[in-house]
Amino acid sequence: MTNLFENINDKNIEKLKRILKANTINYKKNVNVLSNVNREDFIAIIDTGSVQLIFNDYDGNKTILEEIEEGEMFGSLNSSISSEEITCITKEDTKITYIEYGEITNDEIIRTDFYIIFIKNIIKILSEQVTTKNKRIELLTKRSTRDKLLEYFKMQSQEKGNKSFTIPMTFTELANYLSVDRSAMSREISYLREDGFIKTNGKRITILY
Amino acid sequence: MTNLFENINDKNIEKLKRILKANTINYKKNVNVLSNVNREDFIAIIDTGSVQLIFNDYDGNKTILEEIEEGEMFGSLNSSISSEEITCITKEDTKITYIEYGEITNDEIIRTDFYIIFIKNIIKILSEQVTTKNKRIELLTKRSTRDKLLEYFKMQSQEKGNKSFTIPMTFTELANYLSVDRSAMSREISYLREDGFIKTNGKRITILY
DNA sequence: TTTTTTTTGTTGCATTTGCAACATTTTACA
DNA sequence: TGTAAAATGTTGCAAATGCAACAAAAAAAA
Repeated sequence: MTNLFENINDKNIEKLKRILKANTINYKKNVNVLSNVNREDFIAIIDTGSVQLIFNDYDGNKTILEEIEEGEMFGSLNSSISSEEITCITKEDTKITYIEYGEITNDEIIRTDFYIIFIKNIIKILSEQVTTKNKRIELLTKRSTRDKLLEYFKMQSQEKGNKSFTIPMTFTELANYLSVDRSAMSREISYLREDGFIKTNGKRITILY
Repeated sequence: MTNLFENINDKNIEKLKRILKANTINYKKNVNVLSNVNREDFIAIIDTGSVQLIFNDYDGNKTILEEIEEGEMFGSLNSSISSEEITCITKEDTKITYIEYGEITNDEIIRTDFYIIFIKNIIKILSEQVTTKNKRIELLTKRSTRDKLLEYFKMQSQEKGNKSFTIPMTFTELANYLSVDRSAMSREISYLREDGFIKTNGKRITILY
């Protein structure tokens, strides 16, 4: 995943942050980050730590929309974040830098010689987000839990370049990600094991076909 | 939805296209657009007409990833398009302008005085795409067909600002979009009608609560 | 370390859903 | 306009899934 300041040296990053009037805040674990932020027009960059974007349903359901890790960004560019239904929770102690969206085209910044790189980074990040969403949609459109799991395992396997891999979240979170009942998913994983499709050892999965 | 050339006047659009070495092609209806295009690095703008991006599953399933209408764009910015599994089919006679991605930061273009507007348009379009994907994910994560339908109807109603609205696609396409069996969805719509949640008249739906 | 919280695996049961097959209506097009 | 193709509504049935409730294991916190 691309970092907002990729290919810009430390000195210029400082300059960039200054010109963009960037504002850095530290948060403890499990804190609601956006509670006292104007949601309208901002970009947030995770300097250290990580957060989860959660969609809170009218009937109490929670959907994890996105996990944002160190170096990555989120903000009103994905305009849905301006909705009150979305909360952003730190998964650990986290340091976040905020930039007002309007500033990314301010007069001073567009005259710097690293501006094109900066813009390209933003475009790349957004493109990556679209790709990430498409992957999840591909999974969610599978009609059965079995197909969701097999497709997810295939993706993981391709990503790691190995028939064996460790899933990067808890099974509870995976069930959430695939939007299936956790216990039903657990049952289906057993079936997949019995039917000889996979071998498992905790979070380590091996595809057998 | 934002147009790639929004807020740029016709004369400058022509100039922009020239500097970007834009290439325009006409297609008939139901044509596979990307068959003879290098999928790596391009942006495609629909001048007139519309297309569907379709994901073709290994076991023959087809998922409509996106509908792109007149004025909108798609391309390798949503990197998934470079995959062979994705086809792009014209829904009607369609005129498409192609731009190589690398060109959007070429030396000449960045010196024009409408360049910032152009870049902002690209960022806005990508942001909108992320939002669109998030909406679909929100629907797809609903566990039951009933909840998917109710949420979809709610979205449509909010968008139109009216309890009555006409769904903008066939029921067959809607079933696809929500990733449920068409006949099961048809049955569920009947139940919703019986249970007094909605009233229907062809594609016209009225929410009754 | 000990205690508490979270995750995991299982299973019975009721409900929902996909699938298949069909008649009917609507739309596209030659 | 007439014909072919696509969309729609229905229904029986088997299979898949959500839900609830547990006990056990693992992880986190005190």
